[in-house]
Amino acid sequence: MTSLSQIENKWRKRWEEAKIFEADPDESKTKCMVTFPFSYMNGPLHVGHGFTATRVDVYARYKRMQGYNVLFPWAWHWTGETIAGASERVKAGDEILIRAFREVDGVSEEHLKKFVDPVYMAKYYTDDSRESVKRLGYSVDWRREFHTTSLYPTFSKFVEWQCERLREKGYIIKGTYPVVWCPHDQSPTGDHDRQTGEGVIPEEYILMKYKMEDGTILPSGTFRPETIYGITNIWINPDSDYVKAKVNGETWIVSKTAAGKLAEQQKTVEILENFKGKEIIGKHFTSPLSTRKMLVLPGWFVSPDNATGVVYSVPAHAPFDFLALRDLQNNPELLKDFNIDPTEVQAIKPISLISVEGFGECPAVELVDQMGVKDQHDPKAEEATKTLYKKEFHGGKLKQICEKYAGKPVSRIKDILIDDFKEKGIADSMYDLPEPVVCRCMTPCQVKLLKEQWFIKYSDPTWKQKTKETLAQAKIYPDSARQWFLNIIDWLKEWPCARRSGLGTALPWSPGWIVETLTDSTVYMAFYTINKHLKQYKITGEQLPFEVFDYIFYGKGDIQKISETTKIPTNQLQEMRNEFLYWYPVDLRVSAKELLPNHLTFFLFQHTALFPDHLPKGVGVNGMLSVEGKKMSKSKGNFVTLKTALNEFGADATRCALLLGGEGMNDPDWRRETVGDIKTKLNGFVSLAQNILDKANQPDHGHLEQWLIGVLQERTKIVTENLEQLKTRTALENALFEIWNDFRWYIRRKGHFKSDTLKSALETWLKLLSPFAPHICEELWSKLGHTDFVSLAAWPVYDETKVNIQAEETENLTKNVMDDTSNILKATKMTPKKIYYYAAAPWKWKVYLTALKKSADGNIVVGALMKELMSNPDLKAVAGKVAKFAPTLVQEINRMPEDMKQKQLQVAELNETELLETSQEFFAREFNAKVFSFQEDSQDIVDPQSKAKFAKPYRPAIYIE
RNA sequence: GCGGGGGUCGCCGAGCCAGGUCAAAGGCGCAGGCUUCAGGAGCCUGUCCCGUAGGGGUUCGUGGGUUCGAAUCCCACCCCCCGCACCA
Repeated sequence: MTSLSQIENKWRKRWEEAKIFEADPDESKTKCMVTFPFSYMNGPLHVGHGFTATRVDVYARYKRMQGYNVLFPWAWHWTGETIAGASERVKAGDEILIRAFREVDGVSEEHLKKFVDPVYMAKYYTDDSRESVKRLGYSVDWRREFHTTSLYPTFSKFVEWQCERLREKGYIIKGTYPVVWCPHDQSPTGDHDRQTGEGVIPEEYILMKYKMEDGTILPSGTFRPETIYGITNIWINPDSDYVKAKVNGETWIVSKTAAGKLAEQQKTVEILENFKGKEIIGKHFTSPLSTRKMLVLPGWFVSPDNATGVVYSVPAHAPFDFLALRDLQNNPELLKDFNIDPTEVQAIKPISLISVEGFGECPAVELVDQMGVKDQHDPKAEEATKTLYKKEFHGGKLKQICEKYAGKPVSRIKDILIDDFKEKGIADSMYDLPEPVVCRCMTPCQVKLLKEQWFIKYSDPTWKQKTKETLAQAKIYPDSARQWFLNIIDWLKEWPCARRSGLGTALPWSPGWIVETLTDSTVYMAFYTINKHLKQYKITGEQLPFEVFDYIFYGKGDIQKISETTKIPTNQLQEMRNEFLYWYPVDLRVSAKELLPNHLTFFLFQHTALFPDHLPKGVGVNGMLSVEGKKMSKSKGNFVTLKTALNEFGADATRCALLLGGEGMNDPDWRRETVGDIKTKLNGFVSLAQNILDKANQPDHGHLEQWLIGVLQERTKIVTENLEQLKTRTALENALFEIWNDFRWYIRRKGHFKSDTLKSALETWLKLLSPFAPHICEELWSKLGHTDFVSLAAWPVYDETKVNIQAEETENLTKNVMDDTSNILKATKMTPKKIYYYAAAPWKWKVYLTALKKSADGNIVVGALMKELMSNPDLKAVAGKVAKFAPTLVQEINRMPEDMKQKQLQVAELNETELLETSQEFFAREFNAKVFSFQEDSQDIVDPQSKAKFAKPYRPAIYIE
């Protein structure tokens, strides 16, 4: 007996030999290009990759069977710093990492030694993963395979072309950008590289330049620059270290730590003097917007590590400022050390500048009272600050005192105001971290302004708008992800698209920069269309100047000239152009939802910019696969590679288990035990099919055969509709379990396997199941005597004429009668000797159908119904009975769903009597009892307990003894 | 905090948008039975509680509301997952 794994190997080999997944342009067929985002080769593919990729493959196989010319290409991502970093760590002897390679990925010592070379590592995992992809039976055209980075020169050229064209369109710009920076590593510290401070991002403080009498500037950091109109004083922490420094040519006083930060932010900083804060307390200064003299006061709450360590006070609108001021006014002795005249402090009054609904002159004062905040050390002070900030920002309007900004809402005027102030030279800005960040190397991080950084301008409003149009014309599976895309498109800002280190393609115009990983993975699907030729004709990277790509993708340029300069024959150029035009755009791209906010959205943006005539047609998003209920991770020990899964369960079981895990954006879960169960189930399917193959040889075309063929039509419809929506789980559930149940019922009713209708039904079943479990379907298909592949068989088409509602309703009735009978037996705990069934009398059917018809125009009312019934002379003859019977139907029918009514109306009067008679044998077999059936009002009725009168259409009466 | 997706009878999950076919599909697991027995598999029954006649009771994160009627609609709250940027 052949084992499942032998079967899988056999068919994989046959597919490969027959090259059935190699797709070339064919004008007679509609094309369909499906893609899976290439995965990063710093480790083996795992079952999470398998989940998404299997969905792609199922769709590909389904479409192929529908007669589409399907292209499913594959590639590998090597770009970035992670592989290089891992390689470094192997070199450094990182035990944790090495153990993960050894134990989780199953890398042998011999290979592991060579992992000090990042390229070796990438190649190793690529080979390893390719094996898994093939074993899973994915219907990939391998002729188009490649990997990224400069190590694949033709692809590298493509990326250069992509960047160059983006830059021409003005979508790549140079700029400076604040990053969280580790001074030790001399590199940006991303979230995952942090010891503490995850999620912390640099915030921009506006520095308002207040002037002391000697011209020295006190740059005071704030998020609320409009409050400059309400300043009353400045706070300095008397005990902290401050410096006087030349900053960009001006003399500033800032905290000592702030001086260090400013130096990293594109400012020249030269320290002139060190001193404690108390030395400048008591001095006077002026606001650049007025001549009023104000005091520098002691504020112990001021942190020298936050922005400049210089804080200006707006007691009318900032609870902390009000509290600190009140403390000083109430405790004049605090001022003793500073040589300040207490009366001058007493005279300070809050200055109101924002009006906000629900508050009077000084919201901060009122709120502090309302909330009962005691002093500046009260934790409620922080809460009050936040509350007021929100209220004033969203609902506040500037008052008369704010001069030309008066009357404007705070939320709308803020950015304008900042620009104005900066332009006038009275404001500057700096970045700082709202919370401390410490790098993995234990070094505290700070903000650095990176200059000469290259960005993709995803912030561009026109580009955003066009990308939204791209999104609008694309199908999104599930459609609920659409809103998320829209939000991300709005939210996206400039994206740094080049890095200094790692593997990748050099930025063509700026040596020393390498194209970043999320940038070389946005439009590469276009490269699939031509890579077949590049390989076949051994075209090198040198032969691919930008003009070649311009010709292939845009049809631009003179083909003769290009051919001359590149030595690529014109026919080859022409072929590539045709191939691109044939396959593009991408019809479907699927990824897990974690990639939606970056990769998938970039994919839409860049196609919008570079391939506006070939916009993506479909994007699928699915959940994240967890393992045994937890997020998969190497360190948690629940990392399952595809190789492991394949070794244990084989391809078909792995595929089915993954798909049955979930669909939509729900997160499926991989449980070893469940996968095993599914493998068992598939074995069961094979033996059931084998049974049919062995026994189903007699022609038989009765009522039950019509029923089976009919329900298979419905299953076909459901599976097809769901696959169309990429609802792979529901589709598989129907293709496997529901159809199985149909077969079960049929075989049960027949009591044997002999009918050859089973064989033709099995044929349909195999087709519907083959996208999911292609190997076993292929095997059984051949056992049915086919010499072709089920993978290429024509997908079943729903045929309405084969649907037999009469047969369906009959079988439904049979099931109902059975259920009712068992229910009675269960309740009475009796063992039946004789069972009597009584079909409803013809006049009841008339009443029932009349009521049903009437309910088509809305709910029926008893009175109206009766009236109509009595107009029928037949019914009028039994008026008494009708009057009793009809009302019992009203509620039942009113609640019936529309499609059920429709079906029953279509069937009209079901011949229950005949059905019960022909099924007597079946019921007798099922219940192991003698079965009799009668019509309610027949002459020879045997009805010992007078049960017959309870009969209703679709609900025969029952008596059991 | 913001944005997206969720919370259903042991487990996985359908149903919810368009309220009554809903004690709520299907699968798995479990229990009993039948077949078979080389192993596996197949088939049937049961699986919230009660019930000697096809019935009744209590359920769909929590608390309210709308309705003749709510798993489904509205409001509030709680919990889980994903993303929040120089990182693949």
